[in-house]
Amino acid sequence: MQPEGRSDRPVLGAGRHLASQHRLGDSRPYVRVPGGPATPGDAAPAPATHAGEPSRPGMGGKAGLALYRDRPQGAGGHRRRSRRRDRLGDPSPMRSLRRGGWTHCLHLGREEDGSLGCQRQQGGAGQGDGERRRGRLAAPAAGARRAIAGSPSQDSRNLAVTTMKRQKIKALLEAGRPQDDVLVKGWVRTRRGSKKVAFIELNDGSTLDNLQLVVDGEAACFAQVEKLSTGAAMAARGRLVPSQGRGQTLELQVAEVVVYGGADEKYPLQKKGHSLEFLREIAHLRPRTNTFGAVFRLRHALAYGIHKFFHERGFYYVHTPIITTSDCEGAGQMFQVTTLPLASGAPPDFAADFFGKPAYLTVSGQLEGELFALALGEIYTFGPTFRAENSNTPRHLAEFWMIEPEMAFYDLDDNMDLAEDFLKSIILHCMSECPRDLAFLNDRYQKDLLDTLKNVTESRFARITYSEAIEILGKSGETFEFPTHWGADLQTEHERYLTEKHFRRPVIVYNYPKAIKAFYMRQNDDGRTVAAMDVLFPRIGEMIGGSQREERLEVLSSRIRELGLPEASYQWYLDTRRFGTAPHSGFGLGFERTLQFITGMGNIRDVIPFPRTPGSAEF
RNA sequence: UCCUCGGUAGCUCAAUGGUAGAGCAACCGGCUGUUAACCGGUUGGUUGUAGGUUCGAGUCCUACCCGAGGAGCCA
Repeated sequence: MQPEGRSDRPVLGAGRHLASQHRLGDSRPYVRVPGGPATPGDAAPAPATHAGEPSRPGMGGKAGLALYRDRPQGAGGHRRRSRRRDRLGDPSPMRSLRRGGWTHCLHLGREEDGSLGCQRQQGGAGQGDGERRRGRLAAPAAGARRAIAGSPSQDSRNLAVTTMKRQKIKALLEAGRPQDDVLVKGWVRTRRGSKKVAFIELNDGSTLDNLQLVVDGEAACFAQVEKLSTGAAMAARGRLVPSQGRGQTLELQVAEVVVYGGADEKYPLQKKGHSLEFLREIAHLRPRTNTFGAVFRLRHALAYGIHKFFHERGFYYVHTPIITTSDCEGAGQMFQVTTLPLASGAPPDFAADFFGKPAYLTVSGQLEGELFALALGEIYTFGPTFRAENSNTPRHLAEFWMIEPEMAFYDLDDNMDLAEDFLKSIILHCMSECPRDLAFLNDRYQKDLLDTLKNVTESRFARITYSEAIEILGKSGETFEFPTHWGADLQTEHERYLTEKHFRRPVIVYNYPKAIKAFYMRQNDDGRTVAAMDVLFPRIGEMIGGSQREERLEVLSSRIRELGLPEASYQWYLDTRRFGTAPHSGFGLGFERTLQFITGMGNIRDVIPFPRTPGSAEF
């Protein structure tokens, strides 16, 4: 990344993407922000970064004290917090650290040479001899030794390690019983020890917990182990036995070792805490930390729980388009997709563009979802969504994932019932699938996380009309920055008062003024409200927004005209109201925001693998 | 986009306008069924960038870049 290349770029990162593609003669569609044309001068080459050579731009402390107040990371933070806790008489942080075994990183920094990969047999522990044949024990030829580090084929010629079935650490620890001959593969979190014995914490990603490997100083593979450092990938074979030490129930007495790839002193993850801001800069390596391992296992559990919920209720998963030519989605500023040349200076001729008209990345699959709901009955979408808004907050991404169920013959009450069942179900799914990860996040980031999740799943969500909400807020005695009055949208501070102070649980607000809601929402008989509903969560704010849809052709058409929307663009949508229209409802759920709530992570950029935000689309 | 705070060693942070330091990491050595292992030693800096004020700038001023928090937009 060339620093000077960053100075003149457009507000959003799309321009760089464009220009670099252009330079490569790539004719694939690219994306830009309407009204923000990029020029080739905006180009900056993609960072020459890969797993082996992490770039570390812009080093320097980024942490604010506020971060540490809630989520300690980093040695300094731990010390400060510990001191503070000592004053408060709470010694728990250090205890939880030890219990959690939270080795984010850990370093080991040795030059890797041929000897590191030299396959030797251990003779100390005595197990596995019967399986070892003399030929397989032979030392590799000198040439093979030099290439050993990246040469699994070498291993396959010499070790039983690669012929056995590998077992996952999660399965071994959950089984909880000793086994004679076990093969595990993973990454070294930390190594410690002496000349007499070495200990390795091995993590294979299957679970938060590490497996402790024990290598006796007399073992033949001890020399290999001595050179292992944090971050190295390895296989270990041996006997799983009850641990002699405290801190774990089982450990692996290692007989054989294969080192797949070392990690030298440049490996950025150290044996100390790192700030979330720093880890964001090395997003290609952060999944190797406890925190991000937990977050992304939970991300999977949440996605699976969502599919499971809908599948079990007979909903069909519909893949709505990512590229759209309807500029009528109305949910926000869109990224434009085009193959037109950028730097011509002439007004764009969209008739000559790839799709023959302006095209964009979708901001919502709802309208298309409605088409399928009015055919298959109950459907949902689950896919990426793009908003080209210059939002710089811990709750916004330019690329995020959204779930949008749409149901024929559901009224607003049905819709609210489904939303509540849905949220409780997917949270419960995560709690049952990832108890270890949630316990870790609870200890480390948000002490009341598990209580909060439990509270949500066990409480009945409050349901109030918008008018009632305004009344409650007016009587609250609170002084809000934005005074409330009927007709104004609820501000963040209002939502938080309702969920965190007044009700202390999730709140569904429904029947909003029609002026502040979208055109497709069903008008109520009072003439001034629509059948909209928002599910508000403590801390997060709006988790779900939905409505019963306007199914009456005349009402919908006149609303479109009233708002000055391009009626011609909606003909395919209006056809559903012309032919066999039916009452139907749906809602949208931000996947990352849900995950934020479940993990307790304060910043949405830490619950998506590679966050895209204004000015930032690395990796 | 607006407001506020910040950017000093690999990381986390110190440093009245006057010789840039510490802890951790790394490296060398020692010791230990260890577990954020421990003990001793060593190395490590264009103080975000560019200007300016000053005898002298990490510190003061201006612009820009980057990060965080709050707001708006929203999911």
